[in-house]
Amino acid sequence: MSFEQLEKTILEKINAAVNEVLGQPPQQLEIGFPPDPQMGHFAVGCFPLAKQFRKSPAQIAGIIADRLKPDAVIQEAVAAGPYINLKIESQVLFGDLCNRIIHEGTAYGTSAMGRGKRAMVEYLAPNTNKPLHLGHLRNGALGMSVANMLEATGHRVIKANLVNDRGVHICKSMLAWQRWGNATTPESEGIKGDHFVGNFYVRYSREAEKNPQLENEVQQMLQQWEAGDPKIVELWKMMNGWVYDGFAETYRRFGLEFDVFYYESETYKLGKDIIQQGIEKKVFSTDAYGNTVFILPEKVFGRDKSDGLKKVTVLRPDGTSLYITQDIGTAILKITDHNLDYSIYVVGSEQEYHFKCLFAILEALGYEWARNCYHLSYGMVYLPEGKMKSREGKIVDADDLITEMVKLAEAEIRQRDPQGRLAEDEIKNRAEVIGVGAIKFYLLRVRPAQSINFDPAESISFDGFTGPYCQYAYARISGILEKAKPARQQSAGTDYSLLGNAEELQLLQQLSRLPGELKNAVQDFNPSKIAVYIFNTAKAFNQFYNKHPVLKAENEQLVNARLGLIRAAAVVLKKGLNLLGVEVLENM
RNA sequence: GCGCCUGUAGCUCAGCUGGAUAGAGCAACGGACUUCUAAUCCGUAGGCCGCAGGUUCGAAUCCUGCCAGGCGUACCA
Repeated sequence: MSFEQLEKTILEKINAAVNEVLGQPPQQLEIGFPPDPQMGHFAVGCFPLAKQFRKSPAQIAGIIADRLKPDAVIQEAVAAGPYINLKIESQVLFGDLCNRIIHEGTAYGTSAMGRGKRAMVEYLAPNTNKPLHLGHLRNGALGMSVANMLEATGHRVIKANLVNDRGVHICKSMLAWQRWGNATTPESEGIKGDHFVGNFYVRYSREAEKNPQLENEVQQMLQQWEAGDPKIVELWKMMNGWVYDGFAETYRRFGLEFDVFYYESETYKLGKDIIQQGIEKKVFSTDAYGNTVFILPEKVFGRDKSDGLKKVTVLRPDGTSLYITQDIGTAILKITDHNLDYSIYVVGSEQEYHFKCLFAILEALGYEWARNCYHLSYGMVYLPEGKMKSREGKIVDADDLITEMVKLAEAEIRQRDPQGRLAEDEIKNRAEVIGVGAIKFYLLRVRPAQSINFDPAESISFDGFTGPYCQYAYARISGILEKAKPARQQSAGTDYSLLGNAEELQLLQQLSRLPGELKNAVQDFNPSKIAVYIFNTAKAFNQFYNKHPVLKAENEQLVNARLGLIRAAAVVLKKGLNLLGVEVLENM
C-alpha cells in the first residue's frame, strides 16, 4: 500500500465511522500530520463537520475516535481537542513506504502531471562583453532547478539561452581591444576569454570618461556592424568566440546546460513583420509622435499619470525596433521552433512590467499560448555595499566566487585528512562538488521573490542550513551502507514493525513528503521549497543517527529494518539535491 | 502619483490556498567524540509576526487603511 492509498484507506474508515454514528457521510475531510510525531502518524481536523452536525469539532472528534477500533492498519485513534490523531501499524507505515522508495529509486517523487507537455525554460541571458557575475549564478541555479523539477513531473523540457551578443555595449569592448589590445588574445595572455574581453570593456569605460569622443566612435562601429562591414563582423565574431569559450567553462563547472541557444544578433530584427500584421488587425495604432504603440488594457494596467490609457511603443517613427519588438518575434519563434505548451522566462524582477506588457501584446495578437507564458521573476542580489554594478566594479565575479568556495571546501577536506590518505584528484573532485553545491544551495534556499543580501561570511558557511550539511547526511548513509555490504541486501522479509521511535517516525514522515513537496514546488516554480524540505530531511536523519545505532542495533532484525529506512533516506536526499542541481558524494 | 515585491528572534530567512504552544540556520552561552563520518547532535537564552481596524468559532496567514524599504513606471536592454 502506498502512502496515498494509506491516506485514502484512513479517510474511508473515518467516513464509514461518521456515517454509522452520525447518520450521514461527512463532508470532505483532509488528512495531515500532527505537530509532534509522538502524538500520532496522521491527524484529521474535524472543523468542517461542526456546521454539518451542529456539534463542536472537539465533540465530533471524540465520537469518531471512540468508534474507530484498532485493526490491521489503525493501531490507535485518539481525540485531541478538535483533532483525531491516528497511529498506524508500523509494518504498514514503514514497510510499504521504505520498500516503495527503495524500489522506485530516483523515480520516487516524480509524477506524470506534465506528460506530453513541452516546456521551454529560458534562462541566463548573458551579455558577451563581460564575464558572468553572482546575479547570473542565481539565475542559472534557478533555471536549472526549475528545468529539473519540470522534467521530474513528466514534462519534456527545452533549456534555452538567449545570448545578448550585439549592441553598443559589445562594441565598447571591441573598440577598446582594437585601440589598446595590441593583437593580444586570451591564449597569449593566459586569461579566460570572457574575462579577457571584460577587461577591455572596463578599459573602455575608463577611457571614455577622459575622452567623450569615444562614444561617437562606438556608435559608428555599431552602424558598421549593422551594415555588415566584414572587418567589424570578423572582429565581433572573434571576440565573441573568446567569450563563449570562457562561458562554456563556467557553464560546465557550475552545471548549467542548454539545449538551444538564441542569439540576439539573429533575432533582433524579428517581430517587425508581426507588428505590421498587428497594425492591419488594428491591434496597434500610431500615436501623436508617430510611434507605433500598443494600448494596454485598462482593466489590468490602469491609467497613467495624466489619467490617459497606458501604452507601450513597439516601433519608433523611423521603423526601428525596440527590446519588446524583438521579444515578440522571439516568443513566436520559440513556439514555432519547438511546439511548446509552456514558455518560462527566468528573468529578474526589474523586468516584471516588461513581461506583463509582452504577454498582453501576444494575447491581443490572438496567440492562445500567451496564457502559458510565465515570467519566473526573482529578486536582486545585493552586496553589502548595495546593488551590483559591473561598470563600477561593484560586483562578485562568478568564476572568482566558485574558485573561492572550492578552495574553502578543499581546505576543509584536507583538515579532515591529516594523514593525507586521499588522492589529489579525489580531493579536487570533492572540493568541486561541495563548493559548487554550497553556492547553489545558498542561492536557492530562499524563495525567488526574495532579494538576497549577499553576505560573504554566511555564503561560505558549510554548517547548518547549507548544501554541504545535506550532502554530509547523504555521505554518512553511504558510509553505513558501504560497511553493511555485501552481507546485507534489503530483503522483502525485513520486519519494519520493529521501527517506531520518535526519530524514526520523524524521518519516515519526512520521506513520505517528497512527492507532495515536488508538486508544490513546481507549481509555483519555487525550488526553495525543495531546499527547505531536503534540509529538514537531512536534519531528521542526523537526529536519528545521533541517537540510534544502525549496524550496532540490538539485533539483526532491527539492523535490517534501520538499513531499509536509511536506504530510503539516501534515495530521497539524492533525489532532492539533484533537483536543485546539487550533486552528492559517497564520502566527505 | 500609480503598479509589483518585501517587512516574522540581534542577523539571514521558513511558515502566507486561515487551524494544535509562531519555526529553522547563523551569532551568544552551556554540554556530547575509546561507540556506524562532530561539515553532527542536545540544551539555554532570544518574538506587540511593521502599525491600526475589519471578517471568522479561530488571523503571521484573508480584506481595508496607514508606515517603512526595494524594483518598475512607454519612445534603454
